[in-house]
Order: sequence, then structure tokens, then C-alpha cells
Amino acid sequence: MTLVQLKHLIELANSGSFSRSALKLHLTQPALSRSIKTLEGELGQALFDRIGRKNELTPFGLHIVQRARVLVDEANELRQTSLQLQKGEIGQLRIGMGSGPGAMLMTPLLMLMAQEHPQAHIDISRGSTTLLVQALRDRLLDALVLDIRSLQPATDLKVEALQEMVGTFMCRKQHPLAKKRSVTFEMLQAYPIASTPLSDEVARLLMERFGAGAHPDVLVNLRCEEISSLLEVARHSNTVVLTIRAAAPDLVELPLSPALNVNARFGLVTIAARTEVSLLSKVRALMGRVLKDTQ
Amino acid sequence: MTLVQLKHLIELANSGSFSRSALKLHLTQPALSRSIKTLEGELGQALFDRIGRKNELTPFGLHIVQRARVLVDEANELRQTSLQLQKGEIGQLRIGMGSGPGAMLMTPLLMLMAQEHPQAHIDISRGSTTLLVQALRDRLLDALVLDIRSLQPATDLKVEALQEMVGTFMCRKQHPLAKKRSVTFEMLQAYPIASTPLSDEVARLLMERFGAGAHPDVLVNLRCEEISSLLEVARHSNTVVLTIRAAAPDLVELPLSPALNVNARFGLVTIAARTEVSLLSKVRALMGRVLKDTQ
DNA sequence: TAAAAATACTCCATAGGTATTTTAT
DNA sequence: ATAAAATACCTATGGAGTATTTTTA
Repeated sequence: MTLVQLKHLIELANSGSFSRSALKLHLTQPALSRSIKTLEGELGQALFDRIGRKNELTPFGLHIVQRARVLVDEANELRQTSLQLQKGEIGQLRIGMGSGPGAMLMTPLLMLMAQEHPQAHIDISRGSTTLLVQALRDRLLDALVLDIRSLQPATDLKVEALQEMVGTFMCRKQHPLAKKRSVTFEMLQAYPIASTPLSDEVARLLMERFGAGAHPDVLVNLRCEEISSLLEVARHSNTVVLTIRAAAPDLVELPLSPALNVNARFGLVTIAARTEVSLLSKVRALMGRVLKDTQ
Repeated sequence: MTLVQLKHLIELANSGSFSRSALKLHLTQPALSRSIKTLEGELGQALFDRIGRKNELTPFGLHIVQRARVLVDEANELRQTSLQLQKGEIGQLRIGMGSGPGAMLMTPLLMLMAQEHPQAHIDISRGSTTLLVQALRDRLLDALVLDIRSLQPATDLKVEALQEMVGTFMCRKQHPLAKKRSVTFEMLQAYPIASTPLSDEVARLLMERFGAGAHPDVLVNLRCEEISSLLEVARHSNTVVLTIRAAAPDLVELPLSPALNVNARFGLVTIAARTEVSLLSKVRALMGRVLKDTQ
């Protein structure tokens, strides 16, 4: 019993004529006769009563054809599903994001999915790098977007689509320091300083440039994983925020001297040697579009 | 995409090993590899990530295998249904009965179906011969059991399993005529006479034997299609009932002289050149058992 | 007698087997 | 080094075609 035989059975049940059905099925009449006969042989009973011109389902055939219709329909739907999955029209995308990428990508990605893939399911998780990597390895997530400096190298992970994002100290326009031509590190310290948890690499860079007092644990007064909250504080107070420049277009960059020169490196992390979800290509494209530093 | 390929997919998704799955599927490992590869080619995307020993479904493969499980299950159920239909375990039997066969067969047939084919559907219709034949020709019924003397011969109908049933005048034990050695036609006429509608052939026979007064329209006082009702009347009154002897074992046969000698001929009527419902064989067997004249 | 289905035959695609190589742990 | 999957090659079953016969309306 094959899906093809069932398709033949259904068409013959509809028309009652071998020759007409054969035409519709792009088959010759003898081929259809044989196909039906083989199926009858396998099921052990006649499906049709051959009455010369008009062929009629037996009671047995009627039962079988009813079930066959369901089966063949579902097979076609399966093929359809396969196509839709490849086009990303349906399917699931479970993605984990660090705080930086979250601030930059979360809303644009949700917007994109809502507009262009309304039938798909997107699931964005936020969390620490270690937790996200664990979830990725456990197949609870399909991919991560992270600042890869917080990621310890591993052979089972693939990192790609790297985007460098400039990190700086920023403040609101009305801030006393906003008009200065040049700002020293000591001037900064007169104001509360806000930041997400910083990687060891950034901590080392800060201390190299500005001394022991620049260690994040000492320097940062307001620490929180959510960049959006930090930005909100900077907008309504004289707090200085250390963050990705592109995340806050309404704030101004402080002309620090010496310059900070610290970059975030956002990357797309997946399990190496695993086929990726088709929808991931959309994330990759979105990263190229959104994660741009308007220098 | 064939059901066989989907079966292979499902088994491989379960075990993750080509060689172990191949064993379970009674296949060689290369054959299974090829089967999966062909399916992947047709669907246009990889179903598994080959990671040496352990093979894992891709996100795409996971979606597909979930649908495939449903499909293959239903295909197996279809095969199962086919077997059950042949055994008569399930299925439908729509049968029409004339009044005589109805009185004899209705209850035993329902009993048989209830006890031996509890999953099947039986539908017994009562009606006049012409109506039943029409329903049979319209495929609204699968077969009829009739007194075939009321059936006009037709080439498209097949009549079989003929059973002769003796028809007589009967009354209750307490009836005044019950003790007589011999009863004349005139003696009968002193009492109400009950009967189902009689065929022309029986009418002719009655008139031949007993004169014009024996024409059913004149003779029969209580005419009704339901034998059971007629019998009930005969049991509780001095009504004489003309019916099949075997239908009323609790009544006594009147020793009429000259004897009536009229038989009902019950037959199973189907459409010629049509495959019959498998359950019909049970009806045929039941007729052989039940429609017996205990001479 | 004409249209439709069955039969007879031939051919080829493909599913499956065996032998071997490649890969990954 | 070993077990597993892929590859290469061969075989055979069965599905499809053409030509023809049989059937029935």
C-alpha cells in the first residue's frame, strides 16, 4: 500500500472510469488498472465492481477510500509544511540574547517576525552568557547573540556575523559635561556612573588607561543587566552611562581624553556541525542591518 | 516521499543510529542511508545532522518527523481497518425485510450482531417490496430478505438462499376450533381473520381452493404488515391468523380440509454483479439456521 | 460496433544487497 | 583502532509504457 496507489484509488472513486482517471493522473489506462489491482490484492478484497463503463466502489472500497482521502490529504500537507519550513513561513526560532544585543536587536527582531513571518513562533530569552550557552547546548535555544568577549572559546560552538560596536561614556544633552571640548576621567567621577556588568577584558582595558580606580567594581555606581533602564536614568539625571554608542542615539558621547577605545563584539553563536533553523538567516541579515555604528 | 521512507525516518529518529535502525527495519545500513538521503533530497533539506555515532534530527527534521508519525500511524490503522472490515468486525450492514422475514429474522439478527459483532453497525428497515427494492437499487440498502413471490423478476437482482416456509391458519389453544379433528373453510369464517397483505399468487391459490369468498379483500378482517401484532391479537382473542407456521410456535395449526398448501418463499435479494458486504454471509448463515420449518 | 477495461509483453527506474572506503571517537 | 556511516557497484522487483484482446452497452 503506497500513497501513490491511494491517490489512484481516490481519483478512480471520483470518476468511476479507468481511462478518464488515467488521463487525470498522467498515467496510461493499463497502468491504472494494474495499480488498483495490486492494491486490491494487498488489501485482500475488491475495491471496485467493474460494470463495463461505470465502475463503482464496493462497500469495502467505500470504507477504504474514505480513510485514504484523509491519509493522502495529510501527506500533501506534510509536503506543504516542508516547503513552508524552508521558506521560514512557519517554524520556531528560539534565540538567546545578552544585554547589549538585547538592547539593540530585541525590538527590531520581534517587529521583523511580526511583519514578515506572522505564522512563525519566535522566542527571545535574556540571560547571562553561561546560562544562555548551557541552554544552547541543551537544544533549548537555537542560537545566541552575545558580546563574544564574555564567551569562553569552545570547539563545539560556532561564532559568526561579528559586528564591532563602539562603547563610550554618554550623558544627556543638558549634562554639565555635555558642552566641554574635552573631559578627563576625574571629571567623570563627579557623577554617578551606570553600566551593565562588564567583561574582564573591558575591566583590564579601563584600568590600563585610567588606573586602579577605573575597575568596574569601584567605578560603576549603577549596575544593571538592562541597558534600557540605564539609559532611562541617564536621560533624567546627570548619570553618565558606559554603553554601546549606537544603543542611545539621543544621548551625547563624552569627548574623553585619553579616549576609551573599547569595542563590544557582537556575534551569532550556534552549535557547530548542526544544521541551523532556516529562520536564523533572517537574524543574520537583521544583525547586518541594525548593528551598525553610525560613526 | 513514500510511507516506507517515512517509516525509516521515524525509526532513525528514535534510535539515532543508522546501523541499529537498519536492523530493526530488516534492512542493511547502506539501504537505510540511501532511503534517508533520497527523502532529504526530495524535501530539499537535511533531516539529520550526522555527528559520527550519534545522529540527531535537525530542527527541520523534528517538525517533519512529528507529522510523519501521525501519517504512518494512520496508514497502519487503514491496514487494520481493512482486515477488520473483511472479518466483519467493523462495517455497516443495511438490510431490508418484508413482514414475514421481519417476524422471523429481525430479533435473531440483532442478537447475533450485538453478540458477535458489537463494533459493527446494523440497520434493519421494514417496508413494502417495491420500496425496499427501490432502496436496494439506490444503494441505500445492502440486501433484502423477502418473500420472493412478491418480487417481480429482474435481471439486475440476484435471489438466493431460498427457504420454504409453510403458511397456515392458526389460532390460540383455547380457541373453539382448536380441538376439532377437521375444520372447513366455512367454520373459519365465523371468526375474525387476520393476515399480512398477501401476494397475488396466494390470493389466486386461496380462491382456487375455497371459492371467490376466499379472496383476501373479502376474507381478511384484520390486515396489518406487522405479524407480531397479528399474533398478539390471536393470542388474546378468537381471531384466526393466516401466517407462517414457524412464526407462531405457541399457536396451533387448524386442520383445514381441504388443506391450504401455500408456502412462503423467503430469499436473500442483492444487486447482481455487485460485491456484497462481508457481514452478509452472517445473514445467509442465520437464514439457514432460523428459517426452518419444524415440520 | 465502438468505447472501455483487461491482458500480454517489454523496459527501465529504483529499492535493496554486497563489498569497500571514509570518518569519527 | 574500531565501530559506524558513506560510497560504489550490482541485481531484481515492480511500476509504467505499447500493442492487443476481451467485454459490454
